[in-house]
Amino acid sequence: MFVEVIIPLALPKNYTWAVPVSMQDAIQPGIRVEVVLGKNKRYAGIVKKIVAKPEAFQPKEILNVLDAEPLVYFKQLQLWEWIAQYYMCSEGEVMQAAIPANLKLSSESILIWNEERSYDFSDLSDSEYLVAEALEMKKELRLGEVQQLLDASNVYPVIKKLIEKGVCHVWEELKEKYKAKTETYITLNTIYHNEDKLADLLNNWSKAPKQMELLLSYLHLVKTEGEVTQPQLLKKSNATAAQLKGLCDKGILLAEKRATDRIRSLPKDIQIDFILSEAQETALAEVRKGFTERPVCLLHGVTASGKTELYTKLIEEYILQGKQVLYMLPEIALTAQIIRRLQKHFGGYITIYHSKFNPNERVEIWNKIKSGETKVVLGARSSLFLPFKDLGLIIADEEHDASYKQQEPAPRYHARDAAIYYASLTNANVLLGSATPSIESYYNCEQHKYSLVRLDERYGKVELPQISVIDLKKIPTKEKGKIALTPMLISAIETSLQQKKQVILFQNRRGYSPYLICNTCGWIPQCQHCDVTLTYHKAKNALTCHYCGTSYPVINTCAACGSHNFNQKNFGTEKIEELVAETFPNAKISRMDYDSVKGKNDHDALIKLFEQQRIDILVGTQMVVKGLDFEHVNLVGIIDADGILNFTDFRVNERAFQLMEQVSGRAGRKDGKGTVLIQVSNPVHPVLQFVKEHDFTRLFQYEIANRKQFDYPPFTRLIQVTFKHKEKHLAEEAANIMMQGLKKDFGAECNGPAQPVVDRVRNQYLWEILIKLPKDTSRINLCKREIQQQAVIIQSNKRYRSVTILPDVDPV
DNA sequence: AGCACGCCGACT
DNA sequence: GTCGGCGTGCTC
Repeated sequence: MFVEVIIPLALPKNYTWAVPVSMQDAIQPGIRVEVVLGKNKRYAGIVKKIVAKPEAFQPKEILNVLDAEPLVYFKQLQLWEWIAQYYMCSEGEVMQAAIPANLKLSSESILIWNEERSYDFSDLSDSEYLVAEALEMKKELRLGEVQQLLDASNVYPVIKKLIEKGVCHVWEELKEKYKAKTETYITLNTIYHNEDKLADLLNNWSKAPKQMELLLSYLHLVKTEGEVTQPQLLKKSNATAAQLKGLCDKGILLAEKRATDRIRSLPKDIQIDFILSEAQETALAEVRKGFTERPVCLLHGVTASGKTELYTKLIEEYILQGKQVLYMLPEIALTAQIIRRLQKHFGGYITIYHSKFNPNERVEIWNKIKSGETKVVLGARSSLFLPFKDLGLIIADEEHDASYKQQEPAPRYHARDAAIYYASLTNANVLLGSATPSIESYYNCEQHKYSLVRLDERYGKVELPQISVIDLKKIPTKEKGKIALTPMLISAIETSLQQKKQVILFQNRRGYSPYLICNTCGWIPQCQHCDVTLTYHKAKNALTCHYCGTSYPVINTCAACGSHNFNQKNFGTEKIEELVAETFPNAKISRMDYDSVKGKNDHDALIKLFEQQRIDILVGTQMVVKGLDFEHVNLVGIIDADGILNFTDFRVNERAFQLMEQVSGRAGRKDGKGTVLIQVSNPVHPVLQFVKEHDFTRLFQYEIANRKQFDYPPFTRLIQVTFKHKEKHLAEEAANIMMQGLKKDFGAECNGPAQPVVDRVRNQYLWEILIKLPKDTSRINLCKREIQQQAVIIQSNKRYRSVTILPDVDPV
C-alpha cells in the first residue's frame, strides 16, 4: 500500500510513502502519519489518498500512524487542493495556513550521551569538549541548546565529529505539542459524605487547627460553588499547599488532576430579544428564497439597516436544524461590538477563532468544532479551514473588504471566494453581506450567479444622511493652498456640539503635513528607498516614509538649493486635530489613526470612550470606518476628498466610493438627522455624484464601463506576477523577460507594461505584470503552468537567480 | 523548511 | 594547502 502525503512545506508536489502491512488498516485520507523526509528529519504529514506503487523510485516507509480518526475531513482536503491549484501554491503551504501550529509536528534533533564512552576528552577540540562536557552532565541536549552553548550557527561539523568519536548519537523525535490543561480539583473522601462520620471527624479534631480551618472553608466552598479547585480553595482559606497536602495525606480530602477547557463555555441557549422590522423580515424571506435557487446570496443593506439582526435570525434557523454556521469577518480584532452582540444571543453555541489565539486554545477550538459541539464560529479568514462536521451556512460580512485576501505568505487566497467554493463542496449556503458590495459580487448578481437581496431602509425607517459637497476652490483663503476647516464645516460642528451630538472628521492621511516643499526651488524631501514624499509628524518631530516606515530627522536645509525656507503642504490627522482643538477649545477631541492606536487595546478603549460620549469630535483615518456603530454621531466631515478620488486610475474609484459611503454611514444612525460634508477642490468627479445620491446602480454602471474599456476583471481574469529584488533593474528585467516569454510561447496577453511598486516592509523593488487569463478553465490551467515554467526558466539564468517571483490570482 | 554538496576567498 | 563561508539543489 502506498499513500500520497501532504507535508507542511512548500514542496513542488506531494510525495509518496509506503505503508507497512501492520498499519494498513488504520490508513485513511485525513490521518496524520509520521514520515522521514530527507536524511532524518521527521514530519507529521496528512494522508491525501491511497495511490498505486510508483515506478520511478523506491518510497520510504511510514514510521507511525498518529491519529485514530482523520484530523481533517475529505472535503477539507478537496478545498486545500482547489486553493493550491487556484492560487498557484503547494498543498503543503495551504496545510500550513489551515492547521493550528500545535497539530503540525516536526522533529527536533536531540543529542544523546553515549554512556559507554570512556571519560577521556583529550582527543577533542575546544568546542567539541564544551559540548561533550555539557552532555556528560545533562545526558541529552537539543540542537538549539548546542547552538547557544557554542554561540554559533554552524554546529553541524562539531556534532559530526562528536558522533564520529563516539561521544554521542542523534535522536530525532516527534513531539505532540498540544498539552491538555489540567486543574487540580479537591474532593472530600466519600466516607465523609455521611453526615455522622463528618460530624464525628470535626468534633474529635485534636491537632492542626489550620487544617481544620481549611477543611471548613472547603465545605463552605462546595456548598456555594459545587466544584472546588486547589487554587480557589487556597485563596479562600489563605492556607498553604503544604497544609492541604496534610489533609490529603490523612485521606480526608482527595486531590485529583482533571483536563479542563481553556475555552470557557457558556450555557447553551439562544436568546433572541428583538423583533425584525418589516423590511428586515422581507429581506430575510428573500434570502431564504434565494437559497432555494442559488447557493450564494448577496445582501446589500445600507448602513445601519440592521444586517446583524438578520444574520442572527438566520443563524438561529441553522442551529435549530442542527447545522453549523461560519460567520466570517475581516480583521476580527477590531469588531468587539459584534462579538459581544452575538455572544449575548448564542451563548455557548458560539466560538471565536482568529490567529491571535494561542496554539493550545486553537487546538481546543478545532476539536470542539470537529465534534460538532460548537455550532457557530465567528472568525477571520483562517476560520474557513476549521473542520466543520455539518456546515450549513457561511456568512461573509463586509464582503467587499480587502483583508479577506491574504497577501503574504502563500496561500494568497481570498477567503470569500474560497468560501464559495467550499460551500459548493459541502452543499452549504453563502450569504455575502455589505453596505458597499464589491463590483465582482455585484456583477455576479447581474450574471445571475448569486441572488441579490436589497435592504434599502435603515432600521426604524431612519433616514440616510444628507450629503453636501463643498467646493474648496470657491472658498476665499488668506494664504494660498487648501483650507482644512471651511466656515461651513465649522458652523456645522458648532451646531452638533450645541445639540450634544458627536462629530467624526475623516482625513485619510496620517501625520502632520503630508509633504514639505522648498520655497525657493520647489524641492520635496523623499524617502531614499521608496521615492515617496516624506510626511512630517509633529508629535515625533520627524519625517516619516509611510511606505517603508523609515524616520528621518527634520530637514532644515534644502538638498537642492541650500535654502532654509520650507513650506508645509496639506494636512494630516495630527494637524486637523490641532486645528479643531484651536477652533473648539472646549470640545473633547481625539484622534484615531495608526499612530495613536498602537496596541489593540488602545483601539478598543478609544471606541468605548466615544461610545460613552466622552469624546465630542473624533478625527481619524480610514480606521474610523471599521466596525463602529455609534448612536450619537450626527455629523461626518470628509476633510479632503481629493486625497481619495482619482481621475487617472479607475481602480481607485471603487474604493473611494466605498470609503466615502461607509464613513458617511456613521452619521445619524439612530434618529436619521445625519449630515455629511465633503470638502473637495474638484467637485466634478462622477463618484461624488453617486455618493451624494447613495446611487449604487450608477456607480456599478460606471465601474463596469471602465473595466470593460480597460479589459479588467470581471471581464478578464488577471494573474499578477510580482518580481522582487533588492536591485531595481534586475526585477524589471526579469518581469519583462516573463512578459515576452509568455507572449511568445503561450500567446498570452499582458495588461500594459511592467509596473514598479515598492515593498513597504523590506525595501525591495517589485515589478508586477498583469497577465490576462483565457476564458476557458483548461486554458487557464495551462496558462498557470506556463507562468510557473517561465519562472523556472528565468531563475535558471544566473543573473535572475535571486529574483523572487510571486504569482497571485485576482479575486473574481 | 532543512540539510548536503560544492565552489571560492582568508588563513596556517 | 586547508577551513569555512554561503549559493544551489533535492527531499518520496
